Amino acid sequence: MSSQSPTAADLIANHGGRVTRTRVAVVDALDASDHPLTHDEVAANLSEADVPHDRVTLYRALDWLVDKGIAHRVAGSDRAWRYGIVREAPHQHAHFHCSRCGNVFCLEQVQPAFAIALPGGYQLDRAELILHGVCPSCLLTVHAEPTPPGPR
Amino acid sequence: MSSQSPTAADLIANHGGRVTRTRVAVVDALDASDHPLTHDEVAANLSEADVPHDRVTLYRALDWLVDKGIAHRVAGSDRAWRYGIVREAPHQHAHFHCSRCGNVFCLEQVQPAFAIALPGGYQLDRAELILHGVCPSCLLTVHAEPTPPGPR
DNA sequence: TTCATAATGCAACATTGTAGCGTTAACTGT
DNA sequence: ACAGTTAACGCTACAATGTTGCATTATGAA
Ligand SMILES: [Mn+2]
Ligand SMILES: [Mn+2]
Ligand SMILES: [Zn+2]
Ligand SMILES: [Zn+2]
Repeated sequence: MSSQSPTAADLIANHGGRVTRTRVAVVDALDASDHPLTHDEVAANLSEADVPHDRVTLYRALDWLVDKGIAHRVAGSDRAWRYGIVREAPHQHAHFHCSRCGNVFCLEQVQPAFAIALPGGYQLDRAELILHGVCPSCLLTVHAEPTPPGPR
Repeated sequence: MSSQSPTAADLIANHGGRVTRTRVAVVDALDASDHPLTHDEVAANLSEADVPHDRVTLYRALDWLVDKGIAHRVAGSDRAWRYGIVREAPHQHAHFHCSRCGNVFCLEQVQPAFAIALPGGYQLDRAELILHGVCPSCLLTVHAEPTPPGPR
C-alpha cells in the first residue's frame, strides 16, 4: 500500500515467512494506523476490509510480526497488547496512553535515554517509559462529548 | 504488625472502611512483603496464614485499598496487577521488573522527575518508568538454577 | 441490643490469550 | 505446470485474570 517502502508481501517474504492473506492484511492495517492497535481492533479492521480471518491465526500473525521485528508490542493499561509497525530501526521510545480514548501513541521524539541511577545489584536490560494523560484529539472534544470512541 | 506505624485495623478504619478479616490480612501481607504481590500471591499468603478468604472478596479488598491510597497497583508484563503498600506520601517512583523471577520491585530512589519534552497537544498526567532486567537475588543464582521460583 | 448497610461469598460471565491437532495452501524443486 | 514438504491455518478446548449480580452476613453506629 505504501509507495516506495517495501510492500507488505515483500516485508513478510524478506523475513522468511510465507505470504498469507492474514499476514498481509495485518501489516497493511498496522501500517495504515497512526497508533498501535489491539488484536481486537486489527480484527475489526480486517472484517471491515472483508478479509476472512481466524482469531487464533490473528494472534499468531501478530506474534510472528513482533518476533521478526516487523511490528512491536506495547502493553496497555487494560492488559491488552497493542501492536504497531516498526518505523525506526531499534524501536526505543516512550509511549503515551490516553486515559480518555484508551489509545496508545508512539512518541518517537521522546527517548528514555537518561542515565538511570539503579540502587545497585540490579542488571538493567531495557527502560520503558509510559506517559499517561489526554491525547490531542481527545483534548479537542473534552468539553463536548463525555466518552468518545474507545474503551476504558 | 508494624511497631509504631498504624496497625492494619487503624489504617482501614481511618479511611472509613469496615475492619474485616480479609482486609486486615491483606494489609499485613502487603506490608510484610518487600515487593508488590499479585492477587494470587496474596491469596497464597492468606492460605498459609489460615485466613479463610474468597477470590472475589480479595479482588475487592485490593481494589478498595488502592482506591483509598493505602496500596498501589503496578502493571506486570504478565498482565497481572501487583499490589504494594504505599510507604511514601505520593507513590511516585520507578519499578523494576525481573525477567527471571517475574517479581516487581519498587525503586523508591528512582523518580521519573525529568522534564519530558512532549510533542505538543498532549496533556501529561503522570509518568510511569519501568525498568526491565534481572534483580539482585536472581543475579546471585543465575549461574546455578535455570528457573527459580516465579512465573514467566 | 438492635438496626442499616457495607462487605462478603458464591455462581456465572467476560476478556485476553494459548495449546493441540488435523487440514490447507504457500513455496521449493523438478 | 506439477507434486511434495511443511509452514501456517482454522477449529475446539482450555487457562489466567478479572468482573457482575445477588442473596446473605456481620460491622459499626444508634
Ligand atoms: Mn511504539
Ligand atoms: Mn511501587
Ligand atoms: Zn485520547
Ligand atoms: Zn528476580
